[in-house]
Parts: sequence; structure tokens; C-alpha cells
Amino acid sequence: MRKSKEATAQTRESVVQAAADLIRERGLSEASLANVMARAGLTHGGFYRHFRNRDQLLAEALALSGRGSLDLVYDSLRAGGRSQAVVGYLSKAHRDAATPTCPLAAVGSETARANPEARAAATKTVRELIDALGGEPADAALTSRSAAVAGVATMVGALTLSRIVTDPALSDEILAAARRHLLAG
Amino acid sequence: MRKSKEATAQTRESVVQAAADLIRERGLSEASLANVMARAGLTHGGFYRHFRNRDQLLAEALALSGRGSLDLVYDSLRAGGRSQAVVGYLSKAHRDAATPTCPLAAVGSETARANPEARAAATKTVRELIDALGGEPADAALTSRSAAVAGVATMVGALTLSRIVTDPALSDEILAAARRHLLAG
DNA sequence: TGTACATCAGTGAACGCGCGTTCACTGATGTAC
DNA sequence: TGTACATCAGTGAACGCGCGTTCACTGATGTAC
Repeated sequence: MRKSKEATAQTRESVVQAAADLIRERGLSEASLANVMARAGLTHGGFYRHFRNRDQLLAEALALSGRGSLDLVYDSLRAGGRSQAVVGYLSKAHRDAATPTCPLAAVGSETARANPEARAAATKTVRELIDALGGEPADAALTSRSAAVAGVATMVGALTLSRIVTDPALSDEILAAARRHLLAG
Repeated sequence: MRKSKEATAQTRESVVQAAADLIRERGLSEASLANVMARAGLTHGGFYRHFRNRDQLLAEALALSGRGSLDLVYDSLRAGGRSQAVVGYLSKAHRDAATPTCPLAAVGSETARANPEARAAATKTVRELIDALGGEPADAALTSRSAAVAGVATMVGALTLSRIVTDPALSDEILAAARRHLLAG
């Protein structure tokens, strides 16, 4: 059953991708090794050929999800600037996606209690989101840096709340209010 | 072992309170019946004398946490107006509390995937937070209503992100930026 | 008001199940000659 | 380049454990007379 080096690397990647998707769909606690491995088309026993333990997988999966979410933000920025990035992130399509894009909104509160490696991966995502939306490094104009930080908080918070709320009208209103607020400022 | 009516009601309340605290400390998935009942000083077998099932407990616990968080917000508002409520919510003390206050920030992303009763309880908390910070009902000045909605999103998002991030300086910066943003607007 | 019985809050054992992790085994790949 | 052997990716069974839920049992409370 031994696989070639490339096949082995591909397997590993597909496991991380399966975990990343499953986490954003159903949360950190539902991403069990059996669920993740099954989604990658494998049995759970082979997991430890690739990873030290489950914590390592969660950290790598959160890093991958963060990169995926940032890639979409960069695409929006390139195509239509900051406003398109905001509108895309705070869209009904993003809110309702079967597999959500942003791990900060999908599993933010769980990540706050996750292992340090997972939190470090999420921290990197937060930093890059701030830089992407602010366009400035930390030493540039303080006001716009702090506006970018608050803006990321508003985006993550609004998307999370819009998914919690059972009333569709209120959910839409939350997204619209956050968009209006971020595009006006 | 039968208890008086008052004692029975007291037991039930203490179980919901234990669940509410445990949920905000360790998340929805860690609030197992055994953990909750032990925290309330009981064995797990008696649970079903008081509740239909675990979902009902989670919904009631989220409702209780929401009321607790709102009570603190109302206290702040009465004592020092909107700015004191914002500063209190976005304080390092709230971020670092062993038992956090706000269920939306503590378990927001998990609540989005929880049972409908739990989500309905959280929805009520969101609505009341918006009304408390906006001060207006839905039919008043549209701008201030939408500012209140975006403000709640900023507060919940900033507190959540400040707890995810492993870098204390960035964590402080997130809280400070959100405070500045909400007090300036 | 006092007694006899029914109710039921809480205990602790048990159920079937899914969890993370380990391990003996398999057979194809990689390596040494 | 061809052969012989070592490596190791993936399988599937097994481990001890905690989960939500059920249940027979206990004894104090509530109720009927």
C-alpha cells in the first residue's frame, strides 16, 4: 500500500483541506478525525502517518482556511477595491454558503479557546486582513490603521451575528448596516 | 429524597446558571450534562426531572447569559451613558474574565450552528443590545438605528478577535481601535 | 390536627455510541547492489 | 538495467473514556381522609 512521495504529499494536503472545510461547515468540535479522514476518502487509522495529533491538524486547517479567505479578499481588492471586498465579505452569499469562507466568522469563538498553534494561525489571518483592508503598515497614519482594525472587527462581528439570528429580516439588516457603515467611513 | 417545590425550583435555576457559566467559560460542546450537573452540585441522573433534553438546557442557559450581559449594559448606561457601556464591554477586564459576560462574544460562532431555540434566545439578546445602544426603536431615525446595529457588530467582533489573537499588543490594539471608533462616531 | 399513602427529586448503574490514539498487518515504492 | 530487500502509506480492529439518555431505587414532601 505504500504511495509515491508526490501521492503522499497530495494525501496530506487533501486531509488538511477536508479538515479546513469541515471546520468551517460544522465547527471545530465536529471535525473529528473519523469525519475528516472519511471526507478525504481515507480510513482514520492512517492519520498519524501525516500528523503528530489532532491539534496539529486543526492549526494547519485554520491556517489554510485563513489563506483561502484572504485570497478571496485580495481578488476583490484587485477587482474593485476596498468597497468590493467589504460588499463581498458581507454578502448574503457569504453568509449562506454551505461551506463558509472566513474561519474567523465561522469558528471565531471556538478558536479563542483552541490550542496556541491554532490561535497563532488565526492571528496571522487577523493581521493580514487588517493590512489588506487598511492598506497601511502599523507605522503609517494611526487613524487609518485603527479604522482598519475596527473595520475587520465590524465585518467578522456582523457576519457572525447575521448567522446566529433566526429572523431573516434582522439578519439582512445586520449585513446592510455593517456595509453602509464601512463604506461611508 | 423528594424536595419541596421551592427547593426544586431553586435546583432547576442553579442548573441553568451552572450551564450558562460553563458555556461562556468553555464553549457549548464542553458543557456536557455531567459537567453542568457536577458544577451545580448534583449527579447527572437527575437532569431529566427538570429538562426535556440537553438542547432545552442550552437554550435556557443562553437566554440567562444574555439577560445577565444586558443587565450589565443597562447598569453602565444608567451610570455613564453609551460611552461607559462601550468602554465596559470592550475592556481588558471583560476580555480576560475567567467567566466572560457576553454569550455572543463567548460562543457566537457555535450559536450560529446551535438548535433553533438557542438561536432564538441569542436573537433576543442581539435585538435588545441594538435597542439599548441605539436608544431608538426600529421606526426612528434610520441612520442611528443602522449605526447601533453596526456598533453591536463591532463590539462583538472586536471582543471575539481580541480573545483569539495570541499577541497581547494586537489584542489590546483591537479593543482600543473599536472603542475609539465607537466613541468618535 | 394526625395518619396513611402517593408523588417525585435526586442517586448511581447501565445502554449504545463516537471519540483520539495505538498497533499488527498489507503490499507498493524506494534503495542498495 | 535488473534483482532483493527495506521502508512506510494506508487498513481495520482494538484500547479506555466520556457522551446523552434511561431506569430501578430511595426517602422526604405533598395530599386525602
